[in-house]
Amino acid sequence: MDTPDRTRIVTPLSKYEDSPVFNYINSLSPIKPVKSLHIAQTFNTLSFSSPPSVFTSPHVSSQRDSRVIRRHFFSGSLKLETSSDNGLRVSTSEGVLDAVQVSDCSGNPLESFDGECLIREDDDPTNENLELAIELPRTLKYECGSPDSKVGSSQDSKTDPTVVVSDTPVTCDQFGQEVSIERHLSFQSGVDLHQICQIEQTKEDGTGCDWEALISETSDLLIFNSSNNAEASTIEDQNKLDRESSACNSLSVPQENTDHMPITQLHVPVDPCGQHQVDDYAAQSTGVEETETDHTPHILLSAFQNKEHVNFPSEVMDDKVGSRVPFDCKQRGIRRRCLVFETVGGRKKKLGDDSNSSSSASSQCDGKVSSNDKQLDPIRPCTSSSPCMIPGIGLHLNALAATTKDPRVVKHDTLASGKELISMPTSLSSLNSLSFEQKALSRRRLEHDGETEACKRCNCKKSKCLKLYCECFAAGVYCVEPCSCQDCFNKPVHEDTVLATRKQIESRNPLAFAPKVIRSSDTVPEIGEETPGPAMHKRGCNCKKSNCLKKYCECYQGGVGCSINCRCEGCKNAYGRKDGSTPEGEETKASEKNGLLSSLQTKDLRKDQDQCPDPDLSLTFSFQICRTSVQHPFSSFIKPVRSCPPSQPKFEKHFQISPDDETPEILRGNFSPISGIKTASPNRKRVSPPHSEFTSSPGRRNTRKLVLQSIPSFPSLNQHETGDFH
DNA sequence: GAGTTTGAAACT
DNA sequence: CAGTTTCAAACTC
Repeated sequence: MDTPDRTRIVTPLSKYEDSPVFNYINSLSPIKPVKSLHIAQTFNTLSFSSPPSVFTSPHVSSQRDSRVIRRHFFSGSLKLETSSDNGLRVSTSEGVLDAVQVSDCSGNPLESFDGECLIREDDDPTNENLELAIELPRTLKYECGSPDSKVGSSQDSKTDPTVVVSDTPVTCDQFGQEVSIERHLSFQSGVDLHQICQIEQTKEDGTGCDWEALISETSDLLIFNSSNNAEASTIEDQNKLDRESSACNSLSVPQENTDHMPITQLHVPVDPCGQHQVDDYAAQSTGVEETETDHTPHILLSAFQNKEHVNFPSEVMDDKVGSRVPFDCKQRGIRRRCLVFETVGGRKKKLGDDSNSSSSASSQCDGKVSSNDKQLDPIRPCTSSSPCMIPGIGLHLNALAATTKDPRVVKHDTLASGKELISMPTSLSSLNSLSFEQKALSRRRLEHDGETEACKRCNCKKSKCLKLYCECFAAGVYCVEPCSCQDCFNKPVHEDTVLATRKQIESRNPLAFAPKVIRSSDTVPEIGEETPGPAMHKRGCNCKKSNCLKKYCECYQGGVGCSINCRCEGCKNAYGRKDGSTPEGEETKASEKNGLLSSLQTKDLRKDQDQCPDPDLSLTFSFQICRTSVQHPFSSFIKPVRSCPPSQPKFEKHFQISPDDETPEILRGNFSPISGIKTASPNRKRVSPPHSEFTSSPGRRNTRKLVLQSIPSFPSLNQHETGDFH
């Protein structure tokens, strides 16, 4: 996609240079023209680079690259680990693609390009080339689909060989993870590949290092890389990198410094290119653009090191201790991971505590913590980010949907990354695709969702995990080990089936995979908090016997009060009755039904106004939303211990808000900003609202959406965000 | 862990 | 759209 543009640009340029006018100008100018700046990186096209735009942020592009890398990496890791399912999931919130690749990608795609063997492990002789060819298009699709990609230029990938280099150092050949990384590099450019090869050689030559530690770390780092493009971009744009690093250090580092420092040091020495290595880390962890890293290696280095420390510790702890995981920095990383995919999905599925989710979640939810395997598992928020998404995709689902997945944001992710996990590139609806891919990839935003999703697993026996009965499928994530399903088709191996089924379901209900709980503000209750902010179940519940006091009730399960949309009987929803806390509310329900939309709108407005008297509701909403997305991650950041609270909204996997047929007007039209903002991969990655669907409504204001999107999704200080917003 | 309850999803 | 069936999670024992 970008490629064509590029060629166009270049060509005209040459023409102009040759033109008499140009020559004349040159003669007049003391400055001598330099030709062919664009020269060589043939792979750039592959790398998705787009003509550099004034506004493009290098970060974004880098992220894209990272995404690609991740996929490969995952695939490689998966092969090694043999738990293809888990690995796939982990890798892709964005997408099924990843999963597929995993199964297929044992080979060396790089070879096809360069003729050089970047990949050491040749165990898989299978059609690597073919896969590679397939993958490229897919990746392109994802990128196109992901909002993130739009935001940033893809050029970075080309420009930064350094990034590539940096990645390689981190990886360890022994486990095959390296291979995947290298693959990523290969995509970037031939030059990069060469560098990589050199690096690998140096590695081989030398250095003994704690490979196990490195490997485990690497997996996380890679995952980390998968972070959302959007987040990364935002971070860089705001120069939050430093902040993050500092925050991470302050929070988690102290505890684990001693342990981790050595590890980090190991990496540095091993890598022939110290700087690059650092850059890579930074890029991976933060999604910082390559260009940035190049220019500011020192800064990034410091910041990055800090991050590394954080990450490593957590993982180390996981491996050694088992369950203990520092959530903060790691969580972030997880989150990003989801986001990246999302745009994955993949999400997958949710990240906030992603960090924890991957490690801690697995430990807590699954009860088992296998260090390496689990880490790779991230696709799912739980195991990593489960339905953290993804979803987005990462979500295969995400990919399809296509929303989020994001790329695997999810889709996971789903999501297409950005996907979500799911690398599923194509989503049925743009919305879905984004959410899923990102989600999948992302999807798994986890601030809120992350936790629950992280715990997600199914026990399907007859649905083959291809119906919404299946929580995993519904969440846009592949089933993983913890699942007890039978005849499960919700696996990367059956990507086609999953996607087809998803499409079918979406054809019936385009929002079938959208979050069921819509939140209009950031008042989402913290864990343990009983009163969630303005939020409602998209469709409402239909409880008859549970009084909406049990998790049978989707409203209750989602941590929201029942609304007018509910048809429940004897509602005693602890989060607030639909009528507004008056038992008689039900009576009004019928009457209100006719004016449901107006009522809802009024209701929401009231709520929001209470919180934010701002006359410009839409604006207020957006702001709140932004805060929500940001704050929660941050809060989770602060909270060391994560659990899978029942109160956690089970549904906010991919998007917080997804306008739906059933969705009240509030969420639509005038409130478009909210939807736009809230639309996010399960991982919390901000996903650009499904334009196709959202834009369809006349009342929508795209402008505001854009503004909101510009707000950094990455957790940051409220003040800071506020300032940005205003 | 098996069985029951429950309500969403799917089907008609 | 309403009624019924299917399904799997939630719950109970």
